[in-house]
Amino acid sequence: MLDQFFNAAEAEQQIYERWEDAGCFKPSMDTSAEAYAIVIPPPNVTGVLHMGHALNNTLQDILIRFARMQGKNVLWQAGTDHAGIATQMVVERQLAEAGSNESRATLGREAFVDRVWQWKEESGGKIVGQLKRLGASCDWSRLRFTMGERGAEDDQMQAAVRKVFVDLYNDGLIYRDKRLVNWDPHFQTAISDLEVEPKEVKGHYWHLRYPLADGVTYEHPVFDEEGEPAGTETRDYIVVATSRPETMLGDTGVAVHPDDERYKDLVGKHVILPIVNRRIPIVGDEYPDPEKGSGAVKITPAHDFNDFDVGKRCGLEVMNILTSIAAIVDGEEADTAAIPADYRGLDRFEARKQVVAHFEAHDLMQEIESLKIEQPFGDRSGVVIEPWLTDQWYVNAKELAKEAIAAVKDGRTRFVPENWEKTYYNWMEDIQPWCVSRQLWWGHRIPVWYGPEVFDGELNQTSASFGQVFAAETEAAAKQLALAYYQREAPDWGVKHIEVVSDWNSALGHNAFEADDNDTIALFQDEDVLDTWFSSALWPFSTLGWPGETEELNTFYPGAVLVTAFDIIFFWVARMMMQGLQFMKDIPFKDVYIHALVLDEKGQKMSKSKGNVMDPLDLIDEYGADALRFSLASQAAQGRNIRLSTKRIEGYRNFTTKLWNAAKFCQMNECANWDGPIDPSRVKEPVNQWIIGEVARTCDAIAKAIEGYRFNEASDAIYRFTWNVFCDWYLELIKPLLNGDDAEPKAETRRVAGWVLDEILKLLHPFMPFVTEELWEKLSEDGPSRDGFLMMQSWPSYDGFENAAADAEMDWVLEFVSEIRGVRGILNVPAGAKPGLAVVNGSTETKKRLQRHRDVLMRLARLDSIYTDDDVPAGAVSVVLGEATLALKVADLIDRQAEGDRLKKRIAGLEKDIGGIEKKLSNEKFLANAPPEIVEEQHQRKADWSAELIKLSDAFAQLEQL
RNA sequence: GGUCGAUUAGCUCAGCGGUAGAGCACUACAUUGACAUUGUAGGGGUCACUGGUUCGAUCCCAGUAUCGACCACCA
Repeated sequence: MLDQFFNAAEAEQQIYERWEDAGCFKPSMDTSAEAYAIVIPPPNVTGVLHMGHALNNTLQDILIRFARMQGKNVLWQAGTDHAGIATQMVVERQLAEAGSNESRATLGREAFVDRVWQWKEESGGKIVGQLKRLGASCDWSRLRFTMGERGAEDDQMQAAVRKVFVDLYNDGLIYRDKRLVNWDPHFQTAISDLEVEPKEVKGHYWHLRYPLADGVTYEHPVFDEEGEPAGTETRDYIVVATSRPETMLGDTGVAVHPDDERYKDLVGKHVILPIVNRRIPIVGDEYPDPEKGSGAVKITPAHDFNDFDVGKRCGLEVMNILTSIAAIVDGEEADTAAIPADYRGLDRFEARKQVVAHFEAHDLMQEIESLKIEQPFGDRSGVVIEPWLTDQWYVNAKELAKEAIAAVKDGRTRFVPENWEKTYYNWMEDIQPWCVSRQLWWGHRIPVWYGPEVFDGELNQTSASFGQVFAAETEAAAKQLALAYYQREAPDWGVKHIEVVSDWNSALGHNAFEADDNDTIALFQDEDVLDTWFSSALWPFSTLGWPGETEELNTFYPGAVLVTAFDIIFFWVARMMMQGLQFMKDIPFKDVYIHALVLDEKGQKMSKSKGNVMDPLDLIDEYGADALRFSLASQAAQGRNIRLSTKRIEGYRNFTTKLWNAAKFCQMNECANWDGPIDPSRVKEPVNQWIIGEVARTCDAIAKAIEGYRFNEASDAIYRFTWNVFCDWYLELIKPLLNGDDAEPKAETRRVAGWVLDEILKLLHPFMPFVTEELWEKLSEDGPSRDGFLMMQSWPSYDGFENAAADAEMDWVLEFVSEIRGVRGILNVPAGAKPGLAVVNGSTETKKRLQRHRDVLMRLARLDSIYTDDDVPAGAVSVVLGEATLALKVADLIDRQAEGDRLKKRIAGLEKDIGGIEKKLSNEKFLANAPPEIVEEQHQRKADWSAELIKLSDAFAQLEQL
């Protein structure tokens, strides 16, 4: 016998292990079956499961389990992501916290990367274990990692990344460029636009006076207190505003709009830049907006994206004044910029204070404005990002985007919900070059080796130029390329060997070529690694064995659907589209289902700093994985975020208990279906015929909803059927049959009830895999053993299982009971009281139904007797059911006042409704334009309501006479 | 500034061109009955506002207001 409750904590782990041991998660590789594949959005390998993962993987698991039960050849490709910056950050922090003297710098690259691998191995299994606790039925035997395997020669995942890079390079779609990047001074790496988070912070605009050179002055308009023009004043300076005053050290010009009357004549003149005392030009450019600020803009081409463009147009110098940690430069660059000694090496914020102080001290500060300003922050480091001029590798995203846009436009890939397509287009159509190099150590090293450049057969030794690029998938291939190159381009050198050295400095020494006997050229590999998303972009095919040609690749590419949240449409989805189309010549997935974000109860994003994080594992411990999953699925309506509350999860935990107890009831009553499929045409009892049809309808609704990614509708359908139809009605309705002595209906009912329970387990399984599997197994203990796991059962299909006559009859029974219960409630008839009931004016059909369901009606409506009569007995309470009046004989039990109120209220309601319909039916336009079935419906409704009105009015009149 | 979304019961949210729904909360009643992690019943809504289309609008369209998200910009 089943226990009182489902013990999730005990059962879940065991069940999961049995599934996995039995190989249930592996694809059938049945070639006759339709292939269905989903690649998991790989979580950070060292991360922990959060609510977003829980939702994301619950939805995928529902799709996967559903497809598996449908007999498809199903692969849920599992894997984890190396998460470059995030993981490197964690390990660096660990080193710092360990308190030893070790740091990234002291360890050096190799040892540090080793540490990260070590950390990956220690913690990398954790998230996988957590996904298992959620019930995710991924094929773990195919687990992949974006970085491949540690130290493995010829690792396929790494080979995929290198091949993509090299192929794109050879096609001119990857190139090296010197331009401003978003520089993260904390990690000392470039980051992509997407990794920059603009945040509003308190700041200032400092309005600075730059003195005009050569004694120039101009007339600047002034305004009085009311803002009215009040003539002009003569100025020997020009005012510019900035939120980053320290950048003035790198100013190489001041721009004004060429049509700006105030400054027109100043174009071509110069200012003397304070502090550094450099003479810089005033230029005319369209960029400054005369309406904003003073209308004059300081131009710092090396440290501002807009200024960079202005500088380019106006031929201004680009003068770098910041180091990689965003301190003011020292040495050669500082000399060039004429930076005074007391600024050199200063942190940017210290320098800011000092600059401000200088301006104030020298009467050069026009105004300090305090306001909120938007500043760019690194999403991982949390420090202010500086635009910085560096050499980086870029992917020509614009070119790759063309096909990726086309694939969505022509419907090869479809977004669900559709409106995300627009977001995708908006971004794709204005896509910027993708900076893919990162100055990190943890990641795929860029497969590029540099050698000395050759000009006219001569080695270019000026500034030690190593501009010759050899992009190759292996070091050996790079060497080959280089050898061929130098022998071809510089035959005089007599190069015979290529050597790879660790860095630029060693290469410089090797390639000195001072002695004629040097026949070796040294190359060194690019120090940088690739953006994590570069490898993630290949995920749909790299995980399946590409660049090899594998059976899995042939079978499972493209995938059926990608399930993800909108926040990585740009990071990931768009890039998978681009790379998939480029390298597989086909879309990576047919559908992209974009689900909601999971927020806390108040609609806030969960974050550690807010302290409102809900840990899915805690919730699983408390309520069971099934309850959490169901809660997430039931709220996964398209286009809205999920506010998660424990109340709701608790409710679905109760649902598992309800199901469990229903199963226990079936077990106690020997309700089981050991005889396989049921033949509805041989089922005789209306209640059984009806419930079979309800199962069929529910199954259909669930399947349609899942196929349309309407998870909330699907979970709703199975919930309602299980609780409100099966438990609340069916089990109550069959109790008399089960307790009765009539052998044949009893046997039929036992079998049908058992069958329905089995079907519920199947239909519910994708949502609540654990409790359903547990029940499937526990219930099997009483009978012949069943054919394997529930999760491997076929998704049911019911054709011709519905029975309209049974439905009509049972609807009548349900309404009968509901009406009587309702009137009892309103009139406060004590639950223990069992009045008699007269059925007046019942048709033959009604009388038959009364006969068949007498026991059930008396039981559920709590009646003492049911009989037919010609008139409503005096003092009885009338309820209208179809053509009949149900007269509850409760005269001495009820509150007459309450009954009068009830009737009045109902009568008034009916009169109002009938009035509305009459108005409609007298409207000729309605009759002319509305579809006939609607008109007919209105007529029918009017007739029904009018009949009821008459009966209730009679009843009211009678009550008054008493 | 651009784009997208939201506004429905006390709360959280579904839904829909033809009688307004769920869960939770609330109220009353029930207790050794599969289940109190329960059952039965009930109260509660001008579907943000203003126009338009329509025989009919909570639903479609336009506008307004409020809230939110994303993108861009910010001297």
